[in-house]
Amino acid sequence: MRETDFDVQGFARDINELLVLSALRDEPKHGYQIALDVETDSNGLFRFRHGTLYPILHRLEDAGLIRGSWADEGGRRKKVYALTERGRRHLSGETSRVHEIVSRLLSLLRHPGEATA
Amino acid sequence: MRETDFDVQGFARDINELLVLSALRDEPKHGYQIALDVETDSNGLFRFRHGTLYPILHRLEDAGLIRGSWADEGGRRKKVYALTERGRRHLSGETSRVHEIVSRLLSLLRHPGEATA
DNA sequence: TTCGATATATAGAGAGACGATATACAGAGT
DNA sequence: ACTCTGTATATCGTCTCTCTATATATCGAA
Repeated sequence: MRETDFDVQGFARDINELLVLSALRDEPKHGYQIALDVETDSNGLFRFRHGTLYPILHRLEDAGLIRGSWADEGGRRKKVYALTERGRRHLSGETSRVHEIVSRLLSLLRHPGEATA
Repeated sequence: MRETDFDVQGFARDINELLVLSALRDEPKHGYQIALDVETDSNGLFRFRHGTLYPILHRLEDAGLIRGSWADEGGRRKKVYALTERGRRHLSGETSRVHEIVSRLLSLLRHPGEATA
């Protein structure tokens, strides 16, 4: 009985996407604010370069996990993103999945040879 | 006071490297055996395609974390890799680092807005 | 008026996993 | 004898994703 295996590349991508989604959990924000908040809240551990952030935002919007709407605030245009219901479920489900995977990973790294299933 | 930030891409790479190193913790193995063991021990969650495995092995050898030596066993040539002292330290240190990072990540994903430092 | 912060966006470079392909030997089945 | 599967190592091209650089534009402060 083989379970679905782990996608290493997708994992890195997922981490970034989840950081964005979680930043939007409590309130809608525009991209720049998301980057600022993630950096502040993680004490600089996690951060987004804008060349990384905006493609992620567009990807998440295309996937229907967030919804963006343009706002004009003092002549400065902002695209404010809100978490959709689907995005909220995704965040919750994927967070659990990440937790599960890293638990198994760390258990394997520390006790090789013992099946982690 | 800014700490060094997290390299998302490097994280995925590190996971694969650590899986290889941990497979070698108890005894030297050749590449094919490492792939088999990692897959078995993780119940199929983590696995290596050979197009992924061999470059990693060469990379780790270049970095001095493992040392390979050719062995001839019944006409079948195998390259047996052993963990170096440096590799052992790396495995131990990086495992702690991964643990630290995923703890902070999960804490952030579950409770956004609270500094995790 | 120049600099830095705010704000969004894309194109090009680089890194690394993955699938395909190649080589080669052993053992089992037909 | 032949073929297929498993063992065993290796590389190349493609794909995907991050990252750097660049571009555009507004605002406030020095």
